[in-house]
Amino acid sequence: MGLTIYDIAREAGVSASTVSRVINSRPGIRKSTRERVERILRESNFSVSEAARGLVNQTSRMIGILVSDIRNQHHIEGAYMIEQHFMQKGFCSLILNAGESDESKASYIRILASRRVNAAVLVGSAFQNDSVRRAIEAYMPDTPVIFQNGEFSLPNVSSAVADEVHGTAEAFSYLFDSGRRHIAYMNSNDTPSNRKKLDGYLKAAAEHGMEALVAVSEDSPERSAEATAALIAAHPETDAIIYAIDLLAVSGSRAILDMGLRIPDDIALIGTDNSPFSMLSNPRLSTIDTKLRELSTACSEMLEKAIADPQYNEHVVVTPSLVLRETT
Amino acid sequence: MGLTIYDIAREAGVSASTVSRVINSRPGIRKSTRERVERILRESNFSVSEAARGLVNQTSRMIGILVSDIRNQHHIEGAYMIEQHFMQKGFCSLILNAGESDESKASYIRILASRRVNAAVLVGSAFQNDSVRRAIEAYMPDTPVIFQNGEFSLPNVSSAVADEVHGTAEAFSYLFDSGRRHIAYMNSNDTPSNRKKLDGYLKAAAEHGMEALVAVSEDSPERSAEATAALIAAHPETDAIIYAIDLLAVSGSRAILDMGLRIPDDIALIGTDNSPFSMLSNPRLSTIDTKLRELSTACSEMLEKAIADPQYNEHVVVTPSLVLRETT
DNA sequence: CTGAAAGCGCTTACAG
DNA sequence: CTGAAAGCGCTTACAG
Repeated sequence: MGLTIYDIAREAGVSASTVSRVINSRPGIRKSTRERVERILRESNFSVSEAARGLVNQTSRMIGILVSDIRNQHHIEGAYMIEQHFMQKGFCSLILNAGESDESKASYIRILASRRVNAAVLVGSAFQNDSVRRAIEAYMPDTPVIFQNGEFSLPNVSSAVADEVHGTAEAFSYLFDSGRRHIAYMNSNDTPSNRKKLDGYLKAAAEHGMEALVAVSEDSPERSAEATAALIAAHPETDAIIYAIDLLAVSGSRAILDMGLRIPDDIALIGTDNSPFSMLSNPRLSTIDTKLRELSTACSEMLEKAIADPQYNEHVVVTPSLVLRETT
Repeated sequence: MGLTIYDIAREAGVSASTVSRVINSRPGIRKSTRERVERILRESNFSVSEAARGLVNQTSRMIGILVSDIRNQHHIEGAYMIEQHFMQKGFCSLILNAGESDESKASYIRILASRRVNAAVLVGSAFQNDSVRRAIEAYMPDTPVIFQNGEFSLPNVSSAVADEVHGTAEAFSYLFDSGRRHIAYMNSNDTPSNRKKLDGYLKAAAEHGMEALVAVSEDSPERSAEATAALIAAHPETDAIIYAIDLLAVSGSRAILDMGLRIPDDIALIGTDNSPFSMLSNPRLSTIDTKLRELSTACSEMLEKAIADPQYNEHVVVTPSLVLRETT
C-alpha cells in the first residue's frame, strides 16, 4: 500500500493529529468526525506502521525469543506459550535460531538489541556461557531478560530452572531400590543442563556405594542405538540405563530389543524430559519429568512482570519427578 | 543504553551524517575519522535502531511466518529453514501462531501488514480459506507471499504444494498389489490437505473396484488408539489401514498390538508424512513421504526470489513417494 | 571528505 | 473539539 495518516487526513478533511487520535481511540473527538475518519480508515484498508509508532513511543512491542534450534520440541514449548500469551497484548515475537556456538548465541543478543525488543527470553541452558553474559551486559543491560533453565547473576536477568541433579538422583535411587546393581548413564552433548543431570547420577552412585558407568551419545537416534549396543557389549552385566534425553532412550530401547534382550526384565530404562516420544514408544518409556510445562509457564509469568516492572528480578526452581511406565 | 548517533557524533567531534556513513561502511570518509568513529562506536557498545533505519529505508527487513501452531513439528521445519537462511541476510523472522480459526489466521495477516514485513510465508494448507485470501487482498496486495502446501490465485502469492492425491492413491495401490482387500482409511481434521489425501484414497478404491471404509480421528494419540480399536471391532475383516498422519498411525499400531493382532501379518499400516515418529516407532512405520523437506526448500528459494523481484510468481508441485518399513 | 537540512510515518504537548 | 509544530533515530541528496 503506502497510505499514511496524511492521506487519510486529506481524504477526511481533517489533520493528521485527528486521524492519529481516532486510530488510538483518544477521547475528545466529535462523534461525527470520528465516524467519518473511521469509515475512511476502514474503506481504504489502512494499517498503521508499527515501526513509526514504535519510534515515537520508544517501544517496539516485540519480544525476542532465542532458541538454539526451533525444531527442538523441547525448546519450542516455551516459545509457544510466550508467543500465545503476548500476542493478545499486542506484542510480536521474534523467534530466532541462535545456533550452537557461544559466539553465535551472543551475536543474537546484539540483533535483539538493535531491534529494541521490550524483553528477551533465552530458552535452554546452553545460553549459560560467558559470551552471552558479556553480550547482555554490553548490549542489553537494561532490557529485562528471562532465562529458561539457566541463570546469570545480572540485575536484569530472571530465571526458572529445573533441579536436574535431584531428578536424576531420584531415578537412580528408584532403580537401586528395585534391585538393579549395574546402573549405567548415557549422557549427551555437554551443556550445563546435561552436566547437572550427570552430577545427579554420579552423586547418587557414590551415595549408594556403586561404581559409575558413563557412556556418551550424540543427540541423534542412530548414534544412541550404536552407543547403547556398544555399552551393553562392553558391560553385559548392565541391568539399567538412565538416559539424559528421552529420544536417546527410545532408540536405545529398540537397539536393546534387537539384541534379543528383554525390557525391563533384563535391562530397565529411564529417559529424561517426559517428551511425547516417551509416551508413544513401545514399550512406553519411564522418564524423569523435568516439568517443562511448569518452567515455561513460570517464564511466561516472569516475563509479564518484568515488562511491567523493569526492576523485577526473580529466580525460581522447579523440582522434577519420576514417571513410571513400561521400561522399569 | 539509549545512545543515538548524535551522542556518538558529539563524542567524536563529527556530524551525525558522518557517523551514519561509518556505520553503513559508505566510501569517502578520511581514514582517521573513520577509525575514531569506529572506536567510539565500539567502546560505547552502540547499536543502531533498526526501526528508525527501516523507517527511512522503507523496509523492515523482517519476514512474517504464519503457522497455526508452532509446536507442530511438521510445520516448524519450514519456519526453521527460512529463519536460518534469511537471518544471514539480515532479516529477522516474525514467527507467529496464527491459531485454528479462519478469522484468527486472517487477523494475523493484518498484524504482519502493520509490521510492514518484506514478505510473508503461510505454512500449512489450513490457510487456504476465504478469510485469509480477503485479508491478503486488502492488507498485503503488494507484499510477496509464499504459501507452503496451499495456494491462492493471487498475483503476489506463490506456492509449493505436495500432490497428496497421488501419494495416498499410490499407497492404496501398493497395499492392493500385496493382496490386501479390506483397506480402510483413518482421516483426521478437515483441512484442504487432508481432503486431498482422502480424495486419493477414494479415487484409488474406486479404481480398484473396492469398497471404501473411512473412519475419522481427532489429531491426538489417544483419540487415534480409540478410533482404530473401534474401526477394527466394527470391521474385523480390515487387513490394512492408511492413516492421514503418522502420529495417528503410531498410536493406532499400539492399539492393534494391544488387541493381540499382528503387524503386518494381520493388518498392514501406512502413515503419512515420514515424520520422526515413523522411524522411531516399534514396529517402524511404513509411510507416505510428502516431501516436507523439498517443500520447505522450495519455499525458501521462492521467498528469496520474491524478495528480489516483487513481480515473481510461481507454483511448484512436489510428488510424494512411498517409504516401506516394518508395517507393510 | 564533511555537514546542515529534509524527510521516513507516526504521536503528543501546546495553543486556540 | 481540532490543528500546527516538534520530535522519535536514522539516511541521503545537496552543497561546499
